[in-house]
Amino acid sequence: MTDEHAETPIDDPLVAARIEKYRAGAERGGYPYRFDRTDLAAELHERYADLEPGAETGVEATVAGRLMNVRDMGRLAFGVLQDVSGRIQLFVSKAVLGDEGFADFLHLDSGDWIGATGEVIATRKGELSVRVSSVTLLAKALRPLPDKWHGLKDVEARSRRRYVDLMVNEDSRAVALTRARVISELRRQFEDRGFIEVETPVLLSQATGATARPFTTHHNALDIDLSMRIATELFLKRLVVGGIERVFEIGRIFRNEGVDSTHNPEFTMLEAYQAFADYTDIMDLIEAVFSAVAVAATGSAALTYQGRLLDLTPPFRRARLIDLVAEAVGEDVSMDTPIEQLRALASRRGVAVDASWGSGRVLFEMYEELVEDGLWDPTFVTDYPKEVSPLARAHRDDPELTERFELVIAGSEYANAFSELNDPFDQRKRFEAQAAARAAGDDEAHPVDEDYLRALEYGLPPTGGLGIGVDRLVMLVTDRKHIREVILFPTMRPEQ
RNA sequence: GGGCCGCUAGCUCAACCAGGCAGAGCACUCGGCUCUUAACCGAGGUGUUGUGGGUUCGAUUCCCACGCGGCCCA
Repeated sequence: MTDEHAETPIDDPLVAARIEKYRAGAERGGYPYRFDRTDLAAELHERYADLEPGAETGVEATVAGRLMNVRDMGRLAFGVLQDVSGRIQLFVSKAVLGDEGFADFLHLDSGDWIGATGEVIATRKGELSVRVSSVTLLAKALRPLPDKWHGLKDVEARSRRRYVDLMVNEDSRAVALTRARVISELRRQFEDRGFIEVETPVLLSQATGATARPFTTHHNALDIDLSMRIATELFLKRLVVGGIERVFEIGRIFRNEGVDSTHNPEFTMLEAYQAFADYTDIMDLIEAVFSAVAVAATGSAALTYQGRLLDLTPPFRRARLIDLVAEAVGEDVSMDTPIEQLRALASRRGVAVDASWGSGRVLFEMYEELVEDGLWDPTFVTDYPKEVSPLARAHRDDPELTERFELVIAGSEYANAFSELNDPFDQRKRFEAQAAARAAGDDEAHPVDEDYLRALEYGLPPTGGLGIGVDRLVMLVTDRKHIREVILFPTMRPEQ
């Protein structure tokens, strides 16, 4: 065949036959550049829900979509047309279309994009249909659809060829649409509260604001190495310094780390900062936002996740991290517990501790190892040790702790928030402690951000801030247990 | 990074354990059928068995390496 189609697998007889039809169509006048549709499938189903079997409406409709299936009865055929809203049956009869028109319809292949016009009717069996009087082939599908019953199941193929997954697996379409609803609702929740949406840089000379390894790249014209952001935190707080008192960003974050059921190297985070608020205000805010998102996505704040009831109706449980650890180990612990005693307790419970860690880090690790997995109902885990919270403000009642919380649902973290550290002197000390950890070999410790310190020196008002993992939130409301199911094109090694 | 598992027709899967002509359903082609809903009935061809090597008279099957993916662990 010609070089023009060298990349298509014309050795495959299924494809070769379709290419022939494609060329015949091209020679017969080509394919349209646009098409006027009057109705979506779902709109017709809604409007004519009560049509009696055999009823004729006298109303003409023009629909368009992908032809998914044809059932040929001889002088009558039924087609299934799928558009973005759903499916509608095409009632195709030789009596209406004539011999040639009917033959042309049967000449179509499943997968083709078509437009069809005709009267809206209900068949004798009661199926709402368009009784087709004219058909237009809008675009030819050269490749066959997967099995009409089993669809495309292979996880790798579904991820790599999401377009095929979307056309044949209704679940995948539903997740994609729900994700859009979640993000839309998140945006609405924050906008309605007066938050201003901004965009901050992805390319940075130094990635800060979280404990993570960045991707690095190079800017040729400037001849400088750049990192991709691992958080938006410090830029958003600079904007609060600048006077944007309520600010948020929904943006892609990049972390150069492994891929597993809850981690993709690029993922979506929402961060928001509210001047004059503390972390208890942020808890109230998160409760309202999470329940609203659940309702927007599923119709109810009470969900089923992985077969188990999960109620996101406020208020959520609030529990101090230290109290949860004490409960788990069966004895009182606090920041005053001697470090040797904490280490002994940790190792007795199988929690590995590093000699360089202080009490705060040991308690934090014990929480992560012994407590977090077991928290099913939404829980604000509060008052994290200062040692593991370099950007959170010291707790007003205990200088060894911070006013920080994480929201844990079904054993995983969904949000991280604090009363923001706004004291430039304290912030510098925290950065220096991080720098020391970095020097000691912790390459995920935060670097010192001098410009951020300079911003704090102009004055950050008392501020509450939060970060929400959007992908995980979508997983929660769509009942998916793998992040790749909620990311349309998850990160994968190249094929071949 | 480690362990285990998978990769066979366009899709969903057999055959592999114990080596002997690579199969089924859907899709596709042809024929039949004016009310189907995964339509049905009859007939027909599906192929670099992920890639490369080894053992063997003979490899989808056994062995090795590699690639891609999955699950679990770190």
